[in-house]
Amino acid sequence: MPSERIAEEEPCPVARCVDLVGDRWSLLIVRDAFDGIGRFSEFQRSLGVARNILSDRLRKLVDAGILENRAASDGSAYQEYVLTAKGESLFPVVVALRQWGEQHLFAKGEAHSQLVDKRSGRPLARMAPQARDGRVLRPADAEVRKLR
Amino acid sequence: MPSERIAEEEPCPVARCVDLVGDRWSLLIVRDAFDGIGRFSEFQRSLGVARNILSDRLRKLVDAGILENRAASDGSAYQEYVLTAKGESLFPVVVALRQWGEQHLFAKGEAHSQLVDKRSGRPLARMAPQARDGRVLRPADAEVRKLR
DNA sequence: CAGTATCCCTCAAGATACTG
DNA sequence: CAGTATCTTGAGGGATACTG
Repeated sequence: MPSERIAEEEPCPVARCVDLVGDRWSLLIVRDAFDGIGRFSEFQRSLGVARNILSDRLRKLVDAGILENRAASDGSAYQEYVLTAKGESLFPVVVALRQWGEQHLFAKGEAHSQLVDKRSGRPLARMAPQARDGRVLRPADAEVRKLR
Repeated sequence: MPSERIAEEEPCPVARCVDLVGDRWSLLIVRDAFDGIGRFSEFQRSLGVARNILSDRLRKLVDAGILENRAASDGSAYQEYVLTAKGESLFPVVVALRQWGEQHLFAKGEAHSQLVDKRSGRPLARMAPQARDGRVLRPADAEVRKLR
């Protein structure tokens, strides 16, 4: 009854997401992939996850079209996992999670890494979902009755 | 090895989020709360989750300061769960997940509910995380090396 | 190095009965 | 109605040994 059936029948996009990447590791693998990590052992060392689990998650992420298996960019005869376009479009999700975590899950003054703009060098701490017209989206603005 | 220790020691905001709401139900409960759901049995019917699990998740979300237990707004002598400010600030996360799911987890033409602007009545399908200057944020723009 | 194959175990989740 | 208590199951995850 797990993932596959739910994911196919579930009419709520949020629920499908949770079903797909809502486990302890998948999203952290994606985060690491954004971070430039691509090799099996790099993920393993970074996350401290068991190899069989990592193997399984990587396969599922590849099956889902989020990661892709390519020949390594360095000469190293091995493969590496890179984000597909679909995977890269998870960026807003990771950023949103990250910002919420920064604001609400750390004590005042407690250290966490920074997300900075590559060009300007300025921190991107204030990003927020905005509507196309540039207006910042807040709960009260939306028809939350339709959020599911 | 579980939640509490990890959440306290984990230096990555994303990881702390995953640890806190990265299970099958918590985020869907939050989604339902945005949706106006507040009563125990409403959550239960909406999600189809077992009562003991729902009870546990609601308590954890309250403990985390995401939900709050109030006297019901109708006269009904019972309580209801409402999002705190901290909980409401999860809105961007839910929206980001929702949009990614809409775009990548549904077949062309497959139905899913709409998120519409309450004022204009227009769909808010194009929301995207933007930097403060209004520029839409894309992976290449950010120092992804610092995403973790 | 990059996995696969096994074994094991805990805990999340479900089902059901019960209570104020 | 809004939970709690209890029992059971199975999947998720960890450890370790093995392989091309």
